[in-house]
Amino acid sequence: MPLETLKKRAEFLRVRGGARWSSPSATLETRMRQHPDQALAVPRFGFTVTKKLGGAVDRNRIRRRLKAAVMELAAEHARLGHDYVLIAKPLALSRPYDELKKDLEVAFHRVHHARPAKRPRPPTGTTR
RNA sequence: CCAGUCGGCCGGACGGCUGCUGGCCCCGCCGCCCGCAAGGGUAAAGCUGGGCUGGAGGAAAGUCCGGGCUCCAAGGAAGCACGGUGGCGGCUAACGGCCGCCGGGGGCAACCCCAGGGAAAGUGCCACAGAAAGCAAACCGCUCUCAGCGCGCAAGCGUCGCGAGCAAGGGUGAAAGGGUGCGGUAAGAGCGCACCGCGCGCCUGGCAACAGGCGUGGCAAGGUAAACCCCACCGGGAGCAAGACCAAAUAGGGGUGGCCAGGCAUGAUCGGUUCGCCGCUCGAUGCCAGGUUGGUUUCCUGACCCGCCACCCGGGUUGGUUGCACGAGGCGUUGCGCGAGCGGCGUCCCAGAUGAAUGGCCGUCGCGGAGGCAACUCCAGACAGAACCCGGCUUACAGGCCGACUGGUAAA
Repeated sequence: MPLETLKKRAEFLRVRGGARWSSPSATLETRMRQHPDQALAVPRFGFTVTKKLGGAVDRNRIRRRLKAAVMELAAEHARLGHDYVLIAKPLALSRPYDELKKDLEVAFHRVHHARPAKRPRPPTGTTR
């Protein structure tokens, strides 16, 4: 199954308001989809690789490595109805692939369990 | 073999597991058609499974020139302004590119470099230094006449001053008004002569830039045009987020019409006719129906605003399709040309994403460096990522390959 990706700036901005956790390779953010009937939708991912990290060649490679790792991990760790955004760090280019995956596994775990402890937020996406 | 010059090329290879994307195809489901049925057919979009095949660069980069293509503007033009180009000839769709040649400069040479039109059209500028930087001028000087003084028997010599002549030497400068030499002179000076340079004229060669020769002038004409400027040639503007099309839903905009006065029957006119009738138009008679919609204004007719309905038009947003992959195309071969290139023939179809695919991980080998006799071990692997396409330029680049030529050295 092809990876569903975020395509609009507004979608990225919305996820920025959710839970986040930083690993050495990248920062992971997540937030539930807005409408209740999307609670069982397949998770979607967005990748942010800023120009600060290098030229087009390096940034392409970083994005592809992160994407490959996510595709391996998504089935087990990503939750339905969630959107995820990965913000790459410089280490994402040079870190051994196994460690990169471990970073993301930890990030998935932390970002799911940190949520209730943070500032109160409605458990499901509501429009209030 | 060493040193060097020029041109061309490559930019790791193979394999395994697992993905993305374009194209083509197959099986099945759903749909539609045929059929009583079994089954068959079809296929726009979609779903599941599968197969085959294509998928980053020499610079994809910088976005500096030139084109194609699209829209806009306009008179298919010309001019002005502005910008660009600048030896000559050629190549090209075009160019500020390329090729050949000319001129100047550099190198022993192969070869390299040049923004290389005009300074007697005009204007400006030429710092500092220097007397003087454009019109010729004279600081130290050089020469001569005369007068004074000193020395000397005298010829004369020295010195100072006035006047006249000169620009060789010194000095300043990036540059001081042709250079070198000889003659000449009081000293000098193109004043004269020779050679070189320069200007002008003619002749010869060349398409031309230009070169060579002859004659002549007698030096008159400094530099700067990446200073203004003059001359010649070129250029309309904006760009694929150009432009074209489709589909939705919501809100809103514009226009037109309506929110009533007519309808039916009989009759007549004209046209058609299958002679049954049908259609058009007209007024007469009869029958049926009716007096409008919120606000403002007005005595009323009416006017204006709003509302509702129908149709049409245009714009915005979102999504999709197209533009968009057959082209000044690649490869091979052949003819012409010194060459850039041009032509013929054969053959191939070769990335098309759009939060943006062309990958991720691993192994083996090869290349380069270091260590080691070796097996081997450890490092390193550049510059850099298509976005409408093409021709160039410029810039970046680890490492490597091929060819031609030059100067040495050695051997034959």
